[in-house]
Amino acid sequence: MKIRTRFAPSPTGFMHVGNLRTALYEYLTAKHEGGTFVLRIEDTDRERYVEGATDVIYNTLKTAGITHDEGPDIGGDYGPYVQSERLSLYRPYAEQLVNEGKAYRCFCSKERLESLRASAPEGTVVGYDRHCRDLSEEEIKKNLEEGIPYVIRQKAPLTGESKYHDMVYGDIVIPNEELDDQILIKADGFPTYNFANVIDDHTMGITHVIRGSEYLSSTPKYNALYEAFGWDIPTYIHLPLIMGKTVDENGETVVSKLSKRHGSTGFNDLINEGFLPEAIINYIALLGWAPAGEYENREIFSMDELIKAFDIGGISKSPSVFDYDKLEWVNAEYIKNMDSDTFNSHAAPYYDELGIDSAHYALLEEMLKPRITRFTQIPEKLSFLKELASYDIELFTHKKSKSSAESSTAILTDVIPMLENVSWDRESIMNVLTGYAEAKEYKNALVMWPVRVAAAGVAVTPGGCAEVLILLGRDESVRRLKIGLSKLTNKETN
RNA sequence: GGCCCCAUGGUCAAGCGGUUAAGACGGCGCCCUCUCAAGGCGCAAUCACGAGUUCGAUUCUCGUUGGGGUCACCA
Repeated sequence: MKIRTRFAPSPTGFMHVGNLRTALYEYLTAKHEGGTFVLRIEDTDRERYVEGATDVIYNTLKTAGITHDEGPDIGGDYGPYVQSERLSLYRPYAEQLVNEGKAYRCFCSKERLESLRASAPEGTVVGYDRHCRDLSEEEIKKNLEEGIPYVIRQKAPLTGESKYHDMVYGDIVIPNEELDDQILIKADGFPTYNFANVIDDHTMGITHVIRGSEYLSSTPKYNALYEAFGWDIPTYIHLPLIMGKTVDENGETVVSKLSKRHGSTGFNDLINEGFLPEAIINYIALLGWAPAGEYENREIFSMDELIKAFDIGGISKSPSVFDYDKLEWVNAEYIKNMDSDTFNSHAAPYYDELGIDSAHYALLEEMLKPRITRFTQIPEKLSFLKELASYDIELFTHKKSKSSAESSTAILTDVIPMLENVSWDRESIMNVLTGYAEAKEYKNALVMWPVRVAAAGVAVTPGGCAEVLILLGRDESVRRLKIGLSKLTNKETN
C-alpha cells in the first residue's frame, strides 16, 4: 500500500520550527517510501483567523523545499484541502454517532462548565461531568424546541483502559477514566479540531499520522472515533518536542517548550537573521533523529539525501534542545561549500550597499567564505572599507609581530613611496612588502602589521595586508597610510 | 495535582548484556599565521540514584529523583 502522510497546520501566520520539523518528517517519511505528502489547512477556529496566514504556510514550505503532492493550492483527488471548505462533511458523521447512541447532544452552557471547573478542589482538574449523557428523549426534545444551543459529545468508555501502538514510543496505555466525553461539534456548528482531524485523515486516506508527542495522551480519543466508525486506525508516529533553553533570574538553567522567549523560533525569524533554508532544514532534521548505516555520523545532508537516509527507527524519544551554535555551524558549512555564483548572489546586496565593484567579488569571496557564518555579517566584516575609524597609535603596538610605534614609523616611511609606484595587484604588493622585509632583515609580520592596521584603522580585518589594500584601492590606501604615519610622527615630535 | 512520556558529556547523539562508551557542536590547548577566521592535531567532559535479574549491566525489571507533555465549545 502506498503511504500517505499529511501536514495539517492551522493558519496562525507564524511557522514555528517545531511545526516545520514535523512537516519535514512527514514529508521525509512519505518520500522515503515513495508515498504521497498532503497539505491540509485546519482553519476551524473562526476566532483565530488571520489574514494571509495560509500564504505564510505555502511560502515557508516552498522555501524550505518541502513540496506537497496534494493541497489547497494544487488540488488532488481528496479535496477540498481546507477544512472551512469541508464543513458540510463533518456534521453528518457526528449525527450518525448520535443516532447510533455513540454520541449525544450536550446542552450545558459554557458558564456551567466553568463553574464546574472552578468548584474543583485545589490542584485538581476535572473534566465534564457527563450531565447530558443520559438525558431522556423528552428532555432532549424540550431543549431542542426551546432552541437551547448544544454541542455534540462523544461517549467515552467509563472503565477499563485504552491501548495503542506508536512507532517511536511503543505501546501506550491510558486508563479510560482519563478520557473525557470530547466535543465533536461546537455550538457554532463547527467541528472541533480533534473531530475534523479524524474525519479528514480517514477520508483523505492518510495512512501515517505523524505529529508532536503532545498528542500521545489524547490519541485514545482519536482511536475511539476510528473505532466508533469502524475505520482502520492509522499508523502513529509521535515526535519528541523541541525545547529551548533559558537562564532564569536565579541563574538556573530552564528548559521548556521552544517559544518566543528563546529568541528566534519562527522559520522567518531565522531566515531574517541570515540562516539559509537548506541549513535550517539540515539542522532540524538532525534534532530528534539520527541517521544510521552508511549515513551514520554524517552532519550535512541535502534534501534528497535526507529522503534516502530517513528512517523512523532513528527518531529519538526524548525532547531535544534547540542549539543555535550548531545551527550557526551548519549554516557556515553551507556557505563554505557554495559555488562562486551562489555565494556572490547572496553577498551582492551587501556589496551594493558598500558600493563595492564587481571586480572585487572573487577576492571578497575568498576573504569572506571562511569568515562568515551568515551573510548578514558582511557589513560588519567590511565596515573598515566605508571610512577610516579614529584610532590611537597604540594600534601599532603588537606583541606577537614585535610591532611598535617606532618600528611602524620607520616602516611606513619607507613603504609608502614604494606602494605609490607598485603595480596594484596582490602579488606585486606582496613582493614589494616581503622584498622590503627581506632587505631590512625584518620578519614579514613586522612590516605587514603597521601597513594593514594603518590602512584598515582597526586591528582585525577579514584578510591580510595585500587584500585590504586592494579593496581600498591605491589612492585611499596611501591616504590612510599617510594619516597613520602623521599620527605616529606627531606623537614623536611632541 | 491525576494521567502519559522521557533520562548517555554543556548541547545534538551512537550504543540495542561483555566496547579503551563512537561522532558532531561548543570549550580548552598546540600547529599554521601580518590580524581575525578557516584548516590540521590534541585535551577535558557522559551512562541521574537505589534495588534486583544475570557469570556479567549504560543496555532488562522495579522503585526513587529529575525533566517534559497533557488534562478547553484552541489547534
